[in-house]
Amino acid sequence: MTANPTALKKAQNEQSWGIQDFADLFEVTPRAIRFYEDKGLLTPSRESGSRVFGLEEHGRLTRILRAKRLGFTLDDIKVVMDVTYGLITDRVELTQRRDNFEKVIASLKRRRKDIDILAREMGELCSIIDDHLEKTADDSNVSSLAEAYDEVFREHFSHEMLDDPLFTNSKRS
Amino acid sequence: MTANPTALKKAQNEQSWGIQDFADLFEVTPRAIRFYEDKGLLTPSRESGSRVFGLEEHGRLTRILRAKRLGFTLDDIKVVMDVTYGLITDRVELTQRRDNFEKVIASLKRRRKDIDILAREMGELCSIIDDHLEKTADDSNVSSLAEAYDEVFREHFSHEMLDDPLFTNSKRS
DNA sequence: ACTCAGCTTGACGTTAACGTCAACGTTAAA
DNA sequence: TTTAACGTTGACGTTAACGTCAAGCTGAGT
Repeated sequence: MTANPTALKKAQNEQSWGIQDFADLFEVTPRAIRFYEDKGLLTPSRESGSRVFGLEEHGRLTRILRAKRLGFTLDDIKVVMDVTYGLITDRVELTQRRDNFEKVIASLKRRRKDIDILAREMGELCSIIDDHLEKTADDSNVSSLAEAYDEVFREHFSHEMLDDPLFTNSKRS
Repeated sequence: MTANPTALKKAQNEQSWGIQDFADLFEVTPRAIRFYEDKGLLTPSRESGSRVFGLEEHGRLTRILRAKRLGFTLDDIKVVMDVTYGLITDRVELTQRRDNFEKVIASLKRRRKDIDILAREMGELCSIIDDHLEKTADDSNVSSLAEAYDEVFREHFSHEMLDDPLFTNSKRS
């Protein structure tokens, strides 16, 4: 046996894509992908000039797009990726970023509440619309939509105000 | 009793704010608030030229900012608000928008999964950082961070790939 | 009468995340 | 060899959501 312990699986048989296929895979444009590379978020290998994307880059782009969907900027994402891929060695910097990450995690949990509330509100809105569409199945415009909305959101409103610390601030002249 | 059935509570004693106080209340700038008004998302009353914001506008801005936090554009928000406040009367338009709202609700639920995954990943990242900071409490840089990350994300990776429909698409020449 | 705080309406500047060209190189098939 | 498909690097354009002035009104206090 020729000496080849812990052989790197960097072999040929790993999946890989050209930029167009890779872009199609995630429903983004090649331009966007090049842009992410410029920002240092992707580092595809090259074959005679052309970019070649493998599983590693697939994983990265998956995470990039997930974070983007949640409203993070590419700079935000880079702050995380640089740590993830070991580009940050300074202990102080590392500690600061970890603290930041914990704040992000906290804000993510708040975001979940936002989602719950918005999803519920939009569900109610759909119901109200359905009611309205049913009542006025012919073409008489008897019931004003505004009334129904008003009821629902008034109720809402008091809910929100109760646990809203803002509400003890300032009044007006 | 003077005739006054179902009296409107449009009275004086409702809370109200000037633009600066109102902005402070939500930690945004007066400019942003004027911008939202230009876009038709807020319609404060006026007192000798100056804007006056009441409970109604408070509720609206609450919802505007919540939607913004979730990545919706102001135009997106207006599409919902216009329905909510009865500005859309056309049945066809109304039906289309309701269908759209249901898609939004569905995508909100997908967003929750994004949050769960990202929060978990960032939690793991924090743990890894802590481990690293502990091991190298002096200043010897024995363990490479990259190794630890690699393990965690490789695992991840296979998880994701399993339920990823994308993964049966295209290969490469 | 003057000043000042707080508001108003333009109007132009800025940033992020690409879109959209133009001009050019490379490989494989006809 | 020519063409076609696919890639490359600039470089400039675009949109959303404001920021940042400038110039002017307005009502309360001195």
